[in-house]
Amino acid sequence: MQVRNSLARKGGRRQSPNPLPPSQSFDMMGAPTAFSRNEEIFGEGEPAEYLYKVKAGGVRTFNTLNDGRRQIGAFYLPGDIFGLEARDRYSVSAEAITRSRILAVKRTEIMARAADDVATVQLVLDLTTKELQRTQGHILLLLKTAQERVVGFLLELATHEDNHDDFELRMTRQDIADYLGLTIETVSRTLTRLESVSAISLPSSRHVILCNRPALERLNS
Amino acid sequence: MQVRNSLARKGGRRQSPNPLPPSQSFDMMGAPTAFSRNEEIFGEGEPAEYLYKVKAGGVRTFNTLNDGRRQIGAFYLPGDIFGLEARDRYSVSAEAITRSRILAVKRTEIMARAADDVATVQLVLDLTTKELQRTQGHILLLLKTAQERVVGFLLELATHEDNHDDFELRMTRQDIADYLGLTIETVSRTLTRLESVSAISLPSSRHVILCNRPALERLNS
DNA sequence: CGTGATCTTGAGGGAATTCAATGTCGGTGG
DNA sequence: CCACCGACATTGAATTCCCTCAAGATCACG
Repeated sequence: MQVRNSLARKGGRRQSPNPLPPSQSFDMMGAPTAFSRNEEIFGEGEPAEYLYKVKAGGVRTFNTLNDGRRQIGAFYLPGDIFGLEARDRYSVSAEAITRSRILAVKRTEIMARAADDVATVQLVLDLTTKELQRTQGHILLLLKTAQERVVGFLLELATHEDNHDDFELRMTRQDIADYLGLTIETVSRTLTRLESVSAISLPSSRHVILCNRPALERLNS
Repeated sequence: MQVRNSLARKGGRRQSPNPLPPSQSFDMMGAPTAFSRNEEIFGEGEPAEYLYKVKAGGVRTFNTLNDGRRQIGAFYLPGDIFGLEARDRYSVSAEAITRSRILAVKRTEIMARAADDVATVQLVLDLTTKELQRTQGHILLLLKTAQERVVGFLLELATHEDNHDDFELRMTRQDIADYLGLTIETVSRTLTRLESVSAISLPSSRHVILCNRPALERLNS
């Protein structure tokens, strides 16, 4: 069990002195907070006080099942927003996967503004809808074979990277395994096999090069 | 391949002569349309013109993977709303699992109203959030063993039934298998095993009685 | 250079699938 | 009425894919 150390407990965000104008993006509110690798941002079951935006680094959200297994629900990379909740408590935990800078916005502020500002609700709705799409895609991923899951994961990652075919994995094999519902051994073996058929190249364990897109697309179900 | 026969093609809903007052529920708009067993309500990729509410019967939404496998995303029972979409096209197909009566509401109407009515956006946001919760639960279900999935499914169904421990399955073994990411054989075997340990009773293949809740809860991970 | 964390590789086992056959049920027409 | 039919469900045997357990290999870091 790791020390719980949420942003709230770290002192939280300063509230803006004046309410912000409607339909403004979250970007300019407050300064990002720094989180170190594996540091907890919030824990499952805690009051959902903030909405977060990744400015740098990366975040994983996950559930811990009662048999100890961990299911990662999503990875959030720079630009992504996380912490959306239906209820007043977080249904997942969130941790930084690398040293990260993360912006927090008080949920009460947003919700208060949403109460009479259509644009704000629309914004939240938009975020929720995107999250829903992501989740549905995740379900489809979990039905496939190990190889298809890994390939699908790599292709999904690639769309978030600047250089679409050559990038560093920000997460461990364990993270990937917990996201895909596999074991680290299976993830490792699958990557090795993908390299052996020249679909990808692994200069180092975290450095992936997709060298044969068509082959990957073909393997992706 | 089955004949495509969406509601739109069946003539669609009459538009209300006057826009409805804000924050009104969807219930009173128009009359429900009847669908027969296995009839398509809309198809993946079609323009998302309507939002639907089940008045009677049941609906499945699903994706067809390119290798022919089918993943059922959700079952909707009376009172449930489906057809929520991020984009302007449906990302899933929907079919009636039994003879059903289904209410349709034009999406453009809702969205137009949402443009300046907070309550309407809030309502859509609420529905989307619920859907997101459901989807997240579905992911957790897919990580478990076959037995845990089946038990989880039964317990989930039970919460939607009037008589919580004695109900008819509205869907086939194939539907259940496609929802749980299993085969029909595994579903069948698992149900048989659950009966053999007296956790459930199966007077007929569609009639389930949960006779030992504590045992089921224990088996549910 | 040593240490721990992470990753890879191998061997064996188990859970779910695949393939195949049989059983059950509801409807339909003789 | 009942025999037949097709759809749906169950059961068994063999196989496959992934997991578990175990041993090394590699890497980062003090």
